Formats: sequence, structure tokens, C-alpha cells
Amino acid sequence: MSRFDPVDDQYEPRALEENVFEYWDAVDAYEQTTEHRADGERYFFVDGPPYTSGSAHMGTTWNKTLKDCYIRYLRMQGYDVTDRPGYDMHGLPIETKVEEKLGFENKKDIEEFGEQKFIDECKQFAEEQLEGLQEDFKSFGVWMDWDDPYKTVRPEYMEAAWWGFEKAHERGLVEQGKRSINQCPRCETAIANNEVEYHQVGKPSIYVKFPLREPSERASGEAASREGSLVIWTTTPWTIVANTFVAVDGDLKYVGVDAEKNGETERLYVAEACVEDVLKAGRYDDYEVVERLEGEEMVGWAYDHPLAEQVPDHAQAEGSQQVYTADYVEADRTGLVHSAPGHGEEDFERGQELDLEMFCPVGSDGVYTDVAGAYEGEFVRDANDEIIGDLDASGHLLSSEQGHSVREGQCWRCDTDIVRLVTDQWFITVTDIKDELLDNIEDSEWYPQEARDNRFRDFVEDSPDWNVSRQRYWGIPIPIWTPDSEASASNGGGEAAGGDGEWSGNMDDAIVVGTREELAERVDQAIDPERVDLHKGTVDELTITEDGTTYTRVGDVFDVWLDSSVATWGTMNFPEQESEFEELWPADLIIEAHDQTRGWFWSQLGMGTAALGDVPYEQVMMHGWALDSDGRKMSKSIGNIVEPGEAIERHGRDPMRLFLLSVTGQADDMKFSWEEMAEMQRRLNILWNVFRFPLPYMRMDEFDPDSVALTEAETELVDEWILSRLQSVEERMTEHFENFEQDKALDALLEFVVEDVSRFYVQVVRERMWAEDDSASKRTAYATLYRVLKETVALIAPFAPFVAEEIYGILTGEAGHDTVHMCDWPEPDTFWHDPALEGEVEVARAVEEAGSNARQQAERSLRWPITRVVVAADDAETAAAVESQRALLTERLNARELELVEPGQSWGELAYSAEADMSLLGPEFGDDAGRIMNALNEASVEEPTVEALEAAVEDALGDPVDLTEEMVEFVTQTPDDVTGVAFDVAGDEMGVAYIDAGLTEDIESEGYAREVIRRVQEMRKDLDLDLEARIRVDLDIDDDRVADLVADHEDLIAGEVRADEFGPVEDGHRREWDVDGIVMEIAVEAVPAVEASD
RNA sequence: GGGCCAAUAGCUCAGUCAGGUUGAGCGCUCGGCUGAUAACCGGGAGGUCACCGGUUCAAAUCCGGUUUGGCCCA
Repeated sequence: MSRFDPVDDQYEPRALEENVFEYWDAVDAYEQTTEHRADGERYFFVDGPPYTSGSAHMGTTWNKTLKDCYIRYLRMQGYDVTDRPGYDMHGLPIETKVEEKLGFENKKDIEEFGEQKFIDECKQFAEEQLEGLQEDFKSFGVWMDWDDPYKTVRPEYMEAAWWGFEKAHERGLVEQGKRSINQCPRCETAIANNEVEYHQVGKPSIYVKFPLREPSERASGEAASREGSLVIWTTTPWTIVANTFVAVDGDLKYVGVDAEKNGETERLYVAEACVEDVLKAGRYDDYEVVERLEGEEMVGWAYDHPLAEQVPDHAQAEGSQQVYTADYVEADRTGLVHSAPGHGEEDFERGQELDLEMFCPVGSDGVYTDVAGAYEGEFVRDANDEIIGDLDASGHLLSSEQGHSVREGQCWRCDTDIVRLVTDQWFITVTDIKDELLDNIEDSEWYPQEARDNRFRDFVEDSPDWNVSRQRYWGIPIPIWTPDSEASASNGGGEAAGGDGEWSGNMDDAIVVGTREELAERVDQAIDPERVDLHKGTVDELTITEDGTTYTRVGDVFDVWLDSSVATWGTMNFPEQESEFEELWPADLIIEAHDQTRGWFWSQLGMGTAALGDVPYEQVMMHGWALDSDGRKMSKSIGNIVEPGEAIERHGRDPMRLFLLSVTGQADDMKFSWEEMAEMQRRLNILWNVFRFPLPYMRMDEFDPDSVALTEAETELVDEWILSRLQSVEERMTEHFENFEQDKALDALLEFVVEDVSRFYVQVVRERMWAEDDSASKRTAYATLYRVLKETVALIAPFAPFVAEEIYGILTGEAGHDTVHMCDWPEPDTFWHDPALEGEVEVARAVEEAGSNARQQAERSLRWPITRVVVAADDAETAAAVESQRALLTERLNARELELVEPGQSWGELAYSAEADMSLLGPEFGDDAGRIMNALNEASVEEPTVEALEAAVEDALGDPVDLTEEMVEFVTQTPDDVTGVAFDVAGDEMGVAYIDAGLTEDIESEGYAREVIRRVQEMRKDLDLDLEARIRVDLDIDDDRVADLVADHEDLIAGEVRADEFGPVEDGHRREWDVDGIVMEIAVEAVPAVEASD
């Protein structure tokens, strides 16, 4: 494109954007821009890798758009910014999608299909998803290094995870341990709490009697024994198989009752508050309280396992089947809680404290193992009925119901109900370095900072050890090799390794491999470290033999959160490549949504601290979530999803980006709004119009921007003003960007474009550009507007890269960079920065606005001149501003003259009432303050003095009051024909503008003439006449006085409407008008153009 | 169930930290301009500041509670 080429009348975002895409491609705009900054200071931005399943939604679009905006800004600031995008490609969600695709039901299908083949399928699926995402990101106009993204499935990246894990191990922070986890029996893996989705299901509700041990058996242990039964309640009968103890609340009141049913009596122990309910559930006829005691007194009581017959191998290590206190007990149901440390999380934790056996008779598929005796081979939930039957048969069942509605967790991927199990897992023991984690938080700056100090800190303080193992296939294999037992137990099949008797559990006896190099050196097989794939299919085959012991890799893979936690060094291919790491680490900036507090912000802190002792990022910019227009989450089930593609289709990329970048501040959730997006399109349209307005004139006059040195030119006040405003906007935008408040930066810029450039500068400067003759004034106006536009497009480039490119190209032609994105960020130029002038014009604009307002109140339209405008200024500065802008104000308010009332003086034609300052009245008068305020509002005095007001208030209230100057602000009451409106600057009232709308013959004459002009113009438009066409006008005004007044201004009318003559019109366009009750009939017809020779 | 955050005009948001008669843009409406014209400009209406209670002369603002929504955790 060449300089000042004609452009479309309308801003058409989509067509423009398509063109710009082609242009970028043609000139290698991205490559040139990065190259342009190659020698700049390095800035290490790290992209949080999106998960490769599904396409880009509004949230990811928002996220990438923010990143793009900051990267572009930082480049303009001269930085050489790291912009390698990343993708998180491992994990269960992809496995389940592939399983679905292949029609698999469970792990056995995967084993039959073949682990390696399954991994290959997962890889292919993830790569396909990546392609789709990446195309989306590109289509939003995001500039990142799309040719070379980092992928968590590449060997060099997986190695980065191994390296970090090995470092943590060196610090002694890796251990194996048992934990109560959510197990999906279909996926046969642990799933994280936040991956559990809840729904309501009907379950059994049973009361069970646990028989206290008979006194005769006392010899077997030191535990106290008694008669009767403890009553417990549960909705999971299948966990009774694993019962290990019963929990009570030490401070709660319990009772022993003799309960009677069918003539038989038995002793039952329950919480006092629960007696009635329990006995009612058991349909007892009557009862008698025979014993009262506190929970504490029951500790140590022993009972028999109610399924001892069916499960002979039940938990029976020392301490089993006794009563203990626990803080999870409530006075609900029975006040006694059946506890199975092999299942429930709270049970597990209390069981560990008490050093009890972790008895879990259930396999990873939710099926009872051989230790479950009679129930072996049954799926746990399917065994509920049989267990209830067995309890009933042995007389242990007190009551049973079905269909009790409770919340049940489901696997998020496959909707299978989860079971809680205790299994062997691998941990990074972050609780051992909690103080260090909390210290390291301080080394990062968060925007907003409160998020770090509240939410993040709270979370880190409460976080448990990090379970990093998953019993799956598609992930980074955990690089731990353990010594084989003599029994040579198998580690295959995704089972957690290290079963009983296999390995001591002492990490000193295990081998943790940190790099591919090390792997190649230590394993028994010959492998090429350059080419080896680190996935499960490969590394599970590798063994290590040292000092006569053979080591086999444990079967598990890493939790997918560990993958991304090493992104700051993984993205630099560290440890394979070291130089970048040395130079850049830690990251300068990461940008993600607030859900990542618990996710990536945390996982990186944990891993960075465990491996390197530092937080791996210095600055965090946090944004929110994209919600629908009602503030609800976008979801498929509600059907309220807005696709980015639709937004682009309806409004274009730049308007969408402007919406995303401006709608909310840091960490706030976005409410999606089509209206706001449309508004952004309109704002860009104003920019477009401001830009294309001067083009025809510049072209016609062959304006050369390089020929005018603005600093030498005779700039007018309004030129200097707009240039000063530009400097102020640049200063503010830079400040906002430095605080990561791009929304405020954009607001400042758009306000400048709309309020200052469009609504003021262009309006004022138009006449200078219309002038046909060449003049210094015109050229200065060109040069000024040129400079404003050129810097404005640079300022908007990070936000709206497409339209900025288009405008920049046409403004600069061959003279500029190939792309606007190579420009430097405009820095304020002190030569032009003149805050005093900005203040003056601000005052003038406030006066003009108040004057217009007053005109409207007086119902005197701008067409009608007014005799005078009177401006009362509150201070010298305001008075000076009005004085210096006198000509501008008089013209824009269409006044014959402007009178200035200096501060301290009052305009003699006014009367006064007052407004109270409640911040002073309140403390002074207490309860009376409100009444005094009202009296002041209603007062009317001739002099603006406190004394006069005091008298008026005393009149109204009957009591004297003592007022001071500070308490009141005088309000003026104007004479007839005069309307006053106060004007304020930045919220502070600075004075009053009065319009005298009184009529004189002179004013009426011009006013009516202009009424005629406007109507003739409208009729010209009705006739669709050319701008240049000449006309004849026939005027018939039904009021002689008005007709005469209009006749006085015939020349004015003729000039404005291009009328050659006034006279009869036979069959022209004829209309009758009513001008404030005066009827005018106007006829218009075109006349042939006058010959040029005349 | 717990932590953090939000709720102000029809819509999107300021104002809340440091209490003093609630603001902007859009939309609506009325009007202006008629050499940016499917553009541009001005005026106006519109709010029990989610609800209940407390502190205070005075609360959108501080405190307690409730409701609704969001994220995270259980």
C-alpha cells in the first residue's frame, strides 16, 4: 500500500483482518519483529501450557489474547521476549478419549491392545488436538513461536521433569507411602479431589450393632470389656468388612440403655441426643437409661468385628476393634462412627495417628481380594445386599433402609462412581519444606497482590504432601527403579509397585534417574540417549543392575500437574541445553487465570522449591474466568457457550480482543457481552473515521510528513493541546502497563481517541483542512494530526494489531517499518507536554458543556445566537483559562460576547441559596444536621454571606444556628432569560456559565434565517441534489414581522444554501414548516448551472 | 461444610483500602450538525448501591449475618 491511499468508508474488521493476515505473511512480519528485537534485553515470558483436549474456548482465547498483548507491548519496549508456546499433552483425559474412540471398557482392553500401541494412539490424538488449538490461537492474531512449541510429550521435556524430580529426591523429598485416595474402579487409577464430580444417588442406610466383648474374654487383651453393643450408622455397608475401630467424641454425652423389643432386652450404647431416633429406627417398644458417661470414658472398650465369621482375616493387629476419640464425630445418627482406615480419608489419618493397621481388602478395580473372605471377587457396591443379609442373620443389624439420598463422587472422565481406597503412592513431601515455600512466595510479585497474600498463602499453608503418582499409561514415567524382591514380583500392568515384602521402602535403596544420559549409562540394555523415547512402553523394559542387585522401574506415571510444573526449565530444553537456563531462569512473567492458584502457580512453586530452592517466576498476572452474560459458567449442559469463532464472525478479531482486554480488571471474572463487543467495534470505527478524514486533503495537497518539523512550525493552541494530551496518554498508558492493568491503559487510549481527537480536535481543525489555498496553518494541522495518528496506532497495536497495521501502513507507506509491531513504544516528549494548557482546555470544554446545557434548558438552540455568555470563575486559574480560550468559547457557544466574572466577585444580577457540606455540619450539629441542610437548600438570600443564611435558617427552624463559610456552598438564583449551569473539572466545581437567552431584533433575524437555512438544506437532501447544485428558493412566511427579519439575512441564506435567486417556484419541491408557531412555506427547485465563462 | 472473590442505572463497569447528598460509557429518549454523513456532536430521563441487622451525627463504603453467582478446597 502506498501513503494516503483511499480507504473504505466503513471500518470492515473481517475484510481488513484477512488482508492483514496476507500482508503479514508476505512481509514475514512476525519474523521481522522478533529479529528487530534480537539484540534487546532478554525477557523470559513462560506460556502456561493449555491442555490438548477440546478446542479454544472464550477463556483460553482471553488468556492467549492477554499474553499476546503484553508480549507485543514488551517488544515495543525493546525487549527480546521469549514467546515459545506450550502444550500439556499427557494425562487421563486423553486416555479416556482414546479409550472411548477404541471402544475400551477397562485396563484389560488396553493391556490386550498393547501398552505401546495405546501410547502411540494417545500421542497421535494429542497432536491432532494441538493442531486445532494452534490454528485457533493463530486466527486470533496471537504472535508466538508457532513453529516450535514446547510439548510435554517430547523426550527433552520429559527429561526436564525427571531432572526436577531427581533434584527433589536428592533433597530427601521423595517418598512412597500409603494414602486414602479417590479411586476410579474403571480407570483403575487415583483421581485428584478436584477431578471428582458429585451427584445425588440412593444408597443403603443401615444401623449396625457392634458387640462389645464379653468379660470372659478379657484375658485376650488389656482393653476393657463389657456387655451390650455399640450402635453405628453407615451408608457404605461394604466398608464394614474393613472396620478397624469405632470413633467417639470425647466430650459428648453417651448413654447405655436397656432397650426392649418383643419382650427381650438388650444393652445399647449411643449418644444421648440420638437415643430416641436410634430406638425408633430399630422399632424398639421401650427403653430405660441405665448408664450415663462421656465419650472419653468409652475409649479402650473392645468389640468383636460384626463380620468376623465371613471375613476371618479382618483387621486384627494390636489395637483393632476398640473405641477411640476422633474429631470427625458429630452427635448425629448414633454419635459413634464406624471407621475403616483402609478406605476413608479421615479414618486413614486418625488410624495413622493411632498407629493402627491400614486394612484394605479391595483391589484397584474395586473388587474384594482374598483377604475379604466370603466376599472375595465381588465388586464392593454389589456386595452391599449380601453384607446386610449376613449382618441381619447374625443379629447385628439394627435397622436397614434403601434409597437414602447422598452426594456421591464420580470420575470426571467416565462418570463411574469412585471408591475410597488406601493404596501405595509416590509423594513429594512438600510439607517438609513448608517454611521455605512460604518464604519463596515473597519473592514473587502478584497482580493483584492480594491474591498472593490471601488465597495463595492460605493454600500453601494448608497443602498436604503432593501425590505425584498415577497408575496409568499416558504420562511421564516416574523415574524410580527399586530392587527386585527374590519373589520377582511383576511391576507391569500399571500396578503400583512396592507391594508387601518387595522393597524396604527406604529411598536410599532405590535409584532415581535424572537424565537420559544417566539412563543410558546405568541401564543394562544399550540405548541411544539422543533417540530414546521415555514413555512407559520403552522404559519399563529397562533394568539396572548394580552390586549384584537388579532394579526394575516402578510402574506408575506422573500426575499430569507435575509435567507443567517444570515448564520454566522445560521450555528451554534444560537440562539438555544449559546456557539459556543460566541466563534467564527464573521466568520474568506468567499470565493465567485464578483457578491456577491451586494449579500451575502452586505446582511450579512446589516443584521449583523442591528442585531448585526458588520460586520459578518473578511476576504473576492473574485474570479471571469467562462467564456468560448472566455471570454463570459457560457449559455444554446449560448451552450458553459462546465460541470465539462466532465473535470473530460477528464483530471481528480486533473488536473481540478489545473487549477481552478491557472488560474487567485483574482477577475479576468476565461477563460476556455482545453489546460491549459491538461497542468496541464502534470505538474502532471512530478511530477509523478520524484516520480517514484527513486522507483526501493530505493526498490532494501532496502532504509530506517529513517536510514539516512540528517543533519549528507555528502551531496553534489547539495543536499544542492535542499534542500535549498525547504525551499525557502515553505516560498514563505506560504506568498502567507497568502495573499490569492493560484494561486501564486501553481505556485511557480510547478516551483520548473519542473525546479528544474525534470530538474536539477534528471538529476544530476541519475548517483549516477545508481551505483550498496552501497555508502554514493547514500544513501544521496536517502534521499535528499525522503525528497524533501515527503514535496512536502504535499505542493501540498491542490491543488491536490488525487495524493498527492497516492504518500504519497507509500513514507511512514506504517510509515506515514493514509492520507497526516493530515500532518503539511511544515515550512522552517533554517538549509537547504542557499540563497547564491541558488544564485550560479542560476548563474551556467544561464551560462549553455547561453553556450548551444552559442553552438547552433555556430552549435556545445553537442556531440562535445569544447576546452574551457570562462565566463566573471560582478561582484565578479558571478565570485565566476562560480568558485565554475566550475566542473559542464565544464561537462554540454562538454568543455575541463573553463576560468574565473574576473570582471573589459576584455577578450583581444574582440571588443565592446554599448547599450544605455535611462532613462539617454532621459533627457540628449531630441530629439537627439534616434539618439544617434542608433549611439551607430552601433559603433564598440576596447576598452570598453566612450571616444572611443564618438569618434564613433561623426563620425556618425557629432556633439560631452558628454557621461558618466552610459549611456552605452558595447556589445562585438567576434573573429571567438567564440560565446558569455549574461546570466542573475532574469532579471539582470551578464556576458557573450563564446564558442570556434574551432576544433582540438582530438575534431574531439571524435565528429565523438559520431556521430557514436548515430547512432548505433538508429539502435539498430530499431532492438528492449535488453538493454544488444551484437552486431557486420561494419563501412564504405567514408572519410579516418574521418575514422582514428573514429578509434582512437573504444574502446569508443564499450563500449557505447555494441559492442563485429568490422567487416563484412553479413545480419544485414544496413543503410547509412550523417554526415555533410561525408557518413557513418553502419551495425549492434546481436551476441550470451558471456558465463558467460568466 | 471451609477459604477467597463478586453483587451499584436496561447493559458493561468506576467509586469501597482512608465513611460525608453515587459517577462514566453504551443503550433509550429529545435535540443539533449537514464538506467524517450507514458518520459526527449536545441535552435528558433512568439507581430503596442484592437483602437483614449493627457501629456512627452520618454507611454503597466499616462490622456481623443472609441470599445469589464465581474460583478453589473438603
